[in-house]
Amino acid sequence: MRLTEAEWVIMNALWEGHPARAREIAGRLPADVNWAYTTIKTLLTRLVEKKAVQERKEGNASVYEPLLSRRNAQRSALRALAEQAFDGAFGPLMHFLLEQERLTAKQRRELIRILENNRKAKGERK
Amino acid sequence: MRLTEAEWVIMNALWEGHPARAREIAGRLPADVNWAYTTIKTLLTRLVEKKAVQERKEGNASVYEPLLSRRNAQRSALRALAEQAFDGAFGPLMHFLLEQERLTAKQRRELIRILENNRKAKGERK
DNA sequence: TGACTTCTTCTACAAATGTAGTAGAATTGT
DNA sequence: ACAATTCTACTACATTTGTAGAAGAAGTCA
Repeated sequence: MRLTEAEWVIMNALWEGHPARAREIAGRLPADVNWAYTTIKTLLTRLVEKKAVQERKEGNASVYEPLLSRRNAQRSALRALAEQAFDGAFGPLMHFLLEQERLTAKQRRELIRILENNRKAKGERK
Repeated sequence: MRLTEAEWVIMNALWEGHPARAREIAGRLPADVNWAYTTIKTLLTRLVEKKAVQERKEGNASVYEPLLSRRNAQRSALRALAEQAFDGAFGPLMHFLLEQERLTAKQRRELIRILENNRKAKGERK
């Protein structure tokens, strides 16, 4: 599932809490996003069309619920990026991230911990 | 610098070897990309307009050279993704990657090594 | 029950993107 | 020198994306 930039903004707000109606979503958008209410509605309609969101009527108004989970959206986005910019593999992507990005000592320890756990989970011995 | 999907395809081919002329780039595109020669030219022109590529004349023909490095393009793409899908931080992104993606033991060791080095580079003591 | 307020559904429209065709200039092979 | 090939510069056009306005249906409050 492929989301556009504007759609990500809406989805992020929706994932924050749902079901939610357009008005609530509007209230959760980042401060620098000043969209007309109808813009939000348009985006929601498009998301419903592409089955990323489910719409349900409650009286006259619509209530929205994500069908696409954040994790899945993130996964797709990462796959697409790896595909397009890192020879289709996650290895180089992670490699790049770990080398390039400045991490705090704490973050680094945390990542190492994850890697170690990950290793144990796979039943690999020390 | 923001590249579109089609532009990434062109840039990937250009980064592979340059300077290069349109015809060479055409020859390096992934097998599943069957663009008309003029499509490639159009894309190259757009890339020149947005200063991601430099064009130089050699006789009648054009020779292209990247102005935007692959690393920088990758970095921008990752930043944009982190921004849009991971609360603007790399931490969660890496976390997600490390947790989600299946790595081979070798890859894991390699990543741990990078993390450790990284730590040393920062002059952090054990 | 009328005046607001709030929603919904449609329609609109410019800019960005993907993808190419045309026509004419330059190069090349014979 | 001419035909065939190859390039370039323009133009074109359908889709997708970002962003919203208009008009009418519903709900709400005095």
